[in-house]
Amino acid sequence: MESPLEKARKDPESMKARILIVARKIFGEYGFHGTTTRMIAQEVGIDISTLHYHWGEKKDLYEAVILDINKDLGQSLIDVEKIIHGRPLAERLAIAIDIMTDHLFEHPEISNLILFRYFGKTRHEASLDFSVPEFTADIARSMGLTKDAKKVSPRARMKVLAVMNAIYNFISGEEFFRSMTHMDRDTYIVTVKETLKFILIPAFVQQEQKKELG
Amino acid sequence: MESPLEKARKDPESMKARILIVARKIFGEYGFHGTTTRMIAQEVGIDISTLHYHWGEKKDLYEAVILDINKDLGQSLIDVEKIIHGRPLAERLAIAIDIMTDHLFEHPEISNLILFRYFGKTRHEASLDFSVPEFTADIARSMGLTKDAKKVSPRARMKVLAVMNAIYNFISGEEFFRSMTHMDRDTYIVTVKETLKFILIPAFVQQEQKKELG
DNA sequence: TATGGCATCCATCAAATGATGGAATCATCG
DNA sequence: CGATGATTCCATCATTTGATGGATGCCATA
Repeated sequence: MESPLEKARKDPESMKARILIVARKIFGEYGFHGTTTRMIAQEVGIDISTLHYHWGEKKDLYEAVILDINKDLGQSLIDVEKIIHGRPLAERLAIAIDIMTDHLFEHPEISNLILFRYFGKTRHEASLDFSVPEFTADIARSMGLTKDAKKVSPRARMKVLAVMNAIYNFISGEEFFRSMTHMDRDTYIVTVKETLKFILIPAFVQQEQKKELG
Repeated sequence: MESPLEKARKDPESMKARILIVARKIFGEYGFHGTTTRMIAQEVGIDISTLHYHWGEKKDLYEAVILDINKDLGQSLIDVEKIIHGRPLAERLAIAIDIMTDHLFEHPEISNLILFRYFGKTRHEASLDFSVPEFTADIARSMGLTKDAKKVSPRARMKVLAVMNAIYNFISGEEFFRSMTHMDRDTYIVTVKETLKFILIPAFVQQEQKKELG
């Protein structure tokens, strides 16, 4: 059984997929209410009726976008996990930050849409939802913050959230922060990675050292 | 010369001030495009024409809100600075986190609107703007990240941004993160402070130790 | 009490926006 | 080719939304 979303992802040339890709971008920039179906249609180069023909209501398209980036994000985390597996903590963190940062800088809509979901309300009830809970649990396990992968403590989850959010912020805030610090794009990316490592690594390394000693 | 905003802040009972206060809240929840003037008017209990009478266009009201929270935030930072002045770094950070977190939990619109500004575009050009640059410079100085208050390095600014953002995220993401971790409000607030200190303090303390040794 | 200005509301408008019906077009396959 | 179904566009609707004009009410002061 193949969902319409999966179908769209298979053939990125199909109209349905093209609309989805553009919708990700525009929804990511302007949020749900800030985006109009006409904006998306125009960017794709089609009529709005074609858009509705393929995706139904605006809300349905939005939900599809959320599912899509969810899948992207989940896959990225799996990829990262494979690479960092078995290495020492500080190294794991550094590599994870590098890879995730690069990936998100290439697809800033992911980060934008996640933040929009966290912080902003939509006028209609958000028919869930994000797989964030599972993701945080997986990451917590990967970071050695929990013994039992099924029972991740709230504290461990919060630490993971702090890490993920720190990354999202620098991606989504690029325009604002860059103009503030007068950096070109490449310098900004380098500095983001550096700053993230500076902030994030010591806390967890220190925690692990304490555990080993005590 | 008194600006209309200052006038409104002086008498919080005035209609103009009441509208501003509600506008802060609603814009903070739904963002610019997600908010309608009718939503604000209804919450105040007045007609939309009254709202337009006092504040003009929707965009003007929004700008007033931005200026207002900017002032709030600036004042909070000044208050914090007074209290933490002269103490050792780890303590300064811990106290600043406690105070700012408490303050923002009481006024989550501040945090929400700042994040909206960072991440979301509005369909019209944003006629600046936030005093973030000055704030970050002040904080950088307060944290001992720079010698010359006038020339704050991009790296120092980025570190400050990471700190501020970490706080904002947990405030604005409360609903999402709490439901994820199944915490009641008080537990959440306590855990936020704990997590923030866990993440943020070691990096800066370690940096300072290195400076002293080297 | 009369007057003038300020504040509020009601009615209404124009534009933007989500959405749809139906005609036109295109592709596939017998 | 011709029929069938899928796709796309044009014209149009109904609703929402930002905004305003003008009537009404309120209040201080002469």
